[in-house]
Amino acid sequence: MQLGGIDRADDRPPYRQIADQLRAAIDRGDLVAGDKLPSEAVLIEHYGVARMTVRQAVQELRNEGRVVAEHGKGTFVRQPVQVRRLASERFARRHREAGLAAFSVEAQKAGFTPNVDQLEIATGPASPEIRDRLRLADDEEVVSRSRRYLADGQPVETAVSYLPASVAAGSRIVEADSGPGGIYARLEDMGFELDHFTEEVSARMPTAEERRRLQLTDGVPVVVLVRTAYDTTGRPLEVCDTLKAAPAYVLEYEVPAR
Amino acid sequence: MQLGGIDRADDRPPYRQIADQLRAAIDRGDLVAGDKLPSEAVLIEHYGVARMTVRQAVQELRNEGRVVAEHGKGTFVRQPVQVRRLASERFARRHREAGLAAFSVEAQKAGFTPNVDQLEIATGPASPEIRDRLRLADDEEVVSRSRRYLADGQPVETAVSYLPASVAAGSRIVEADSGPGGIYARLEDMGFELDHFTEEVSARMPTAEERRRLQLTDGVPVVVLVRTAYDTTGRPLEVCDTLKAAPAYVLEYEVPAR
DNA sequence: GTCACTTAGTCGTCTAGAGGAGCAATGCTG
DNA sequence: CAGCATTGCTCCTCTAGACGACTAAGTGAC
Repeated sequence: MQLGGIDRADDRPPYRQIADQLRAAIDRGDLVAGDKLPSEAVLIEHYGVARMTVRQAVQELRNEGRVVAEHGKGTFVRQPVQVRRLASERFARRHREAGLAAFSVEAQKAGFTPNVDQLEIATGPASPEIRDRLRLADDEEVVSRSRRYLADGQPVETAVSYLPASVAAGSRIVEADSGPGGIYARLEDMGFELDHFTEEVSARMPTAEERRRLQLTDGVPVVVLVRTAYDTTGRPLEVCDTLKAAPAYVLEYEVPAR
Repeated sequence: MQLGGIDRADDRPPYRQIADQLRAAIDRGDLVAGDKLPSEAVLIEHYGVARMTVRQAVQELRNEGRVVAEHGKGTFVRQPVQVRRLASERFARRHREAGLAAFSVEAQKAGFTPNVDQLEIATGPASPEIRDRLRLADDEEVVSRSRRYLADGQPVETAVSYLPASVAAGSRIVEADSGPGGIYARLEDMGFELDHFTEEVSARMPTAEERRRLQLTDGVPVVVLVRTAYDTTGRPLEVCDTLKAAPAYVLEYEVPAR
């Protein structure tokens, strides 16, 4: 495993540099689920810092839920969150009523002044994770489209969508700046037959960057919504990851006929 | 504000005793949102411990999201999470398809062996919070019903329902041990006309007790589902708080007709 | 072979300091 | 009176140790 050193010129404190390097090692795949982190003694030796500094770095990763320490044994990379995936009794399968209303409509209903900013669109090679989720060939590129939703100027949600370049190509999807409803309408206009969606709801601690974008303070988790849209052949057309500030949303629904 | 001391006979380490006392002060209302915690220097003096011990205690509360430290100013009790409540574009309003399927049905579909344990039912005076949510008179009692759901022996969800004693009285609700579907069917049998539900989804860090019941490790948030059932006159008949381990649930739904 | 003991390695908790940086109020200077 | 410097309080970061408790592996006695 590759770990760098402490850069005294860096404005980040040493404990954060160490945490970032360990986190990067996990993200790179140098350390995978179940692997043991270097022990405190090894990290002290490697970085030339005191024990508390190393412990503070590891504590960061523990707070983020990425590693778990076991007394007398070591500190281990945790299984990714998808370990238990269980359909809930209350959300198993449902219809949409009237298509996908835009964020702005719902926000106005709730009495907020809605806004969207930080619209970014990029085309490039897919990360292994996205390639897997979209079932892409190794060399196929993806178009990513990220945006941030605000209510009364306060950021409440960020979302990023990925589409295979072959699906997005030639469309006006890159110009879309209204919620996901816009994308799906355009896909259908282009002849793609949307069949069903899957959504996975979970929660986790945000990264520093995510905390910044949603203007969250420390210690607050985010609700994560992972949506995939499939066509009638079962091919994924789009994946969309949404992060919501902790009080995420309110549902209201009728009692079903018996 | 009342703070005790360190009990060396206590098996909890000092930093945890301090954290518990600070947490209790917040829960009691001795410290409310916006209040400043005693400074590190004051806590060191009061408890007679070293600086790192006090910091470790406060760090616990920060990790739980209960307080926030501001450099140069102090550490402050945070606002409760319900600050922003915003309807989402994707969950605004929906129907149920076929009533409320029991946890066990969905769990079996997902390939798990379901189980329910720790069924507890109690009647007593309502907390101010529950009184407010059920719109009860000051002296009206509530029936609470808590249970824990397991999949393959692993706890995945806890839930606690509250009903006004007048609604629960004389019913067999206290015997109900099958998911909420059972309760709602019984309420309708008794002549109550359910009209609609609201659900609020959020996430937060669990308390130590919640972590124990769901067998979670540190650093993992829980998804919180707060549901209220209303009758046709708009009166709340039941509130139900559900905690789910972080990978909470998976949805699947058809594309709506256009 | 089994059991008990020892030992090395690990993380948990704590002490007693140090200097630094952000913040707010005070008091001084022009 | 306005602006600036000082001061005190706060939390942030780090050092260099200490002892304890837990785990797993090796060792020896029976």
